[in-house]
Amino acid sequence: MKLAQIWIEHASLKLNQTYTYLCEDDRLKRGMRVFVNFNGRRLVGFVESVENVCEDICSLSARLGFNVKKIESILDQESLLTDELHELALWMAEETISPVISCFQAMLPNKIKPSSSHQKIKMERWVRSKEVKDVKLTVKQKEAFEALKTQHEMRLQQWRENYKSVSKKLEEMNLVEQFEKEAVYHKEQNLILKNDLQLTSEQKRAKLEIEQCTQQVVLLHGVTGSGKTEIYLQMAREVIESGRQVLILVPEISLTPQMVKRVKERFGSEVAIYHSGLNHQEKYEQYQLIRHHQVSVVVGTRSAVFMPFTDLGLIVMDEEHDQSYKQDSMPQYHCRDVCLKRAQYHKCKVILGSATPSLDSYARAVKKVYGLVTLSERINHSLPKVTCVSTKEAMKKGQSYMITDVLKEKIIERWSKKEQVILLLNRRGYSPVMKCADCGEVLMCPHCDVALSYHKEDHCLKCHVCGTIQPVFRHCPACHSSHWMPMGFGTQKLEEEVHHMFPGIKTLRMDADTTSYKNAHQKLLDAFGRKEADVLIGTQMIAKGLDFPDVTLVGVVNADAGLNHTDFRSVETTFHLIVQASGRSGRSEKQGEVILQAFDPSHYVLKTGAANDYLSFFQKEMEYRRLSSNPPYTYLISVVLSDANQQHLVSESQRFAQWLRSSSEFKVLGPSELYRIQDRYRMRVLIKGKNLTQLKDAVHYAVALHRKHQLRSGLSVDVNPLRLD
DNA sequence: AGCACGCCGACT
DNA sequence: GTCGGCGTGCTC
Repeated sequence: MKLAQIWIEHASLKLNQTYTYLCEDDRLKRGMRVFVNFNGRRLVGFVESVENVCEDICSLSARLGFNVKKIESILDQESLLTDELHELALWMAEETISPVISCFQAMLPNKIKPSSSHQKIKMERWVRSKEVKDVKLTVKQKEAFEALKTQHEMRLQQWRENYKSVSKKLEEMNLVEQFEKEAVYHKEQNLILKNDLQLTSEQKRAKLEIEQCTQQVVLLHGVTGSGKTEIYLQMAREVIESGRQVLILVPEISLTPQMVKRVKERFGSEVAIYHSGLNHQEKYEQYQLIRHHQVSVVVGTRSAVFMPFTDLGLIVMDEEHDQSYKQDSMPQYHCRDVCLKRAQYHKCKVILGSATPSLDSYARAVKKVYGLVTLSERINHSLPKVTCVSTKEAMKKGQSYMITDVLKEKIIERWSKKEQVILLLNRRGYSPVMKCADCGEVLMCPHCDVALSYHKEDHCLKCHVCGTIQPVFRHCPACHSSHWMPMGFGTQKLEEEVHHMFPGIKTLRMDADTTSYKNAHQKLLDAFGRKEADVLIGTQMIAKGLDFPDVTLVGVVNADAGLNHTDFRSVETTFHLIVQASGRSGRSEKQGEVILQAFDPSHYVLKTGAANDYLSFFQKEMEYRRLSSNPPYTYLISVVLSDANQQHLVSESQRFAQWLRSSSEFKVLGPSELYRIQDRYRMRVLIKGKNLTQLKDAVHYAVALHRKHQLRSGLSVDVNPLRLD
């Protein structure tokens, strides 16, 4: 008999422990999924450990003090994870203060994750020849049999088709046997491989510096277009040739198709692509390819960091500042932290690349925790010319509040030259609020404390938090006034304004509303690339890695819209957005231009952003962070409690905060009220301190008490939160 | 998390 | 009198 410790599929901090089950099957191993009966329900569990016992079920139950149940069945033939990955999951749960099972679920592709919602693995019928001694066969039969023998195995369908006349007969004669095998659908592409490019002297210097760097982690700070990718590729080549594996991480594959293309052109069938756009079957196949060493390079998004590498030689994290590297749901891990952990295990280098590094990373580089390598020259072209325009001044002069006269003239100029324009506005929908001009009534989501956005296209009101859709009223629901109108503007209204201002102009709009279907990103970008539109209007998703040679003007319509006082990182995010968006302009030999429209252009983020002056921005912003003792000078942990009952929530949040206040080594802020989401009230307790381990210990302790006292509120912990909203 | 058990209000 | 609301407790 085996006694096993099992993690239950329910991802809740309240059930974050192993449960003990018995198993009669000797094949049970750590890392397998099992079916167990848990509180009268059939659930999937994940095996943490197995030990031998010789007691019977009754004496065991008596000794342990609870009724031990038997495992119903085992789902897997072999352990799903390597020891490294299993330990990584436990480490991640501890680091992010999240349920262990949620870490296993995050690591494994959907097809094999420990959850009842996991999908079935697709199987196919195959045939192979049996060992036989001299049987008499006709010529045709012999031919078919020999063919199968030399190929070892064949798809049943193919076998029957190719040897229509004899295949059935041979099967009847018991010379071939059928078996099942996992279906493989991935299509081999015939690519023309390209050779490495000649590095410029600056690139060569940078590559050498990375190689000779004593630190394990190197921050590669290179302006857009300075050729970071070529350095990654050539370093990857050397690693592959030495027989080791390479992981290249990108923020979002659909937005950076160039990177995938270049890696594929360089390494061909050695490459696996792993990202959220793949369906479950495709993901599973890529996972298996890596697991069985059939590829040596993986290009992927955040979750690719969990691929089952056995001998990793290099990790590249491109655009390391990008916020999508942090998962915003249950294990709220940062991909960068997982990278560093895996790199330690595999003893390999990590390159963090960006034109606008995160303050956290750059601060570490300054402190020599990371190595720092800088590329300051653009390879083929000069940087675009950036102009700031004050929308406040423009509005005083009676200009359009969306597109100022300066931007308007530049668009006309580029349009007449048949060059392309990108307009960035970080707000989707038609307008963010419906408001009554008479009584001031604003229409709110019935389930969340946020205003509903007006979507003119679908003629409805949408909640951007929970997705609720409501019909539009003609009059103010409070005072029945007819001055009931949309206020502010989003991409839909901007597009309307562009058509109104420039009759006959062709536009494409790219935001969450136009990219919901599969491969929508690619289709929109391809259309723009074929010059089917003069102007591309979009949210921040168009600020990342796009590379269109004919784009010579980028307009950031509302550059300071993201600056709010509630989030200390909003200035940094705005800086990234401005510089990344500017980098889309003038990428070929044509001189590019950027117009930044802002309500207050005197803000330092606009000045340094316009000048593409990272260092000045870094110094200034770090000073503010120091004065407000915010990261990177301190660490933060955010604990959000939620409950449908507000009174309950308030009292439980206060108790929770009190448990944390036991130490004077760190500050406990709150509980403070957050806006309601999906009918649940939320409160946040924030802790801030210099020692992250201490903070984590305190939260672990308070979470344990929350559980012990059986508080009913939901708990969600975010260690090193990137956003506070 | 998800479910059974149990105690009080508004119905046939 | 019962149906069903959701507060409470438990899960190897």
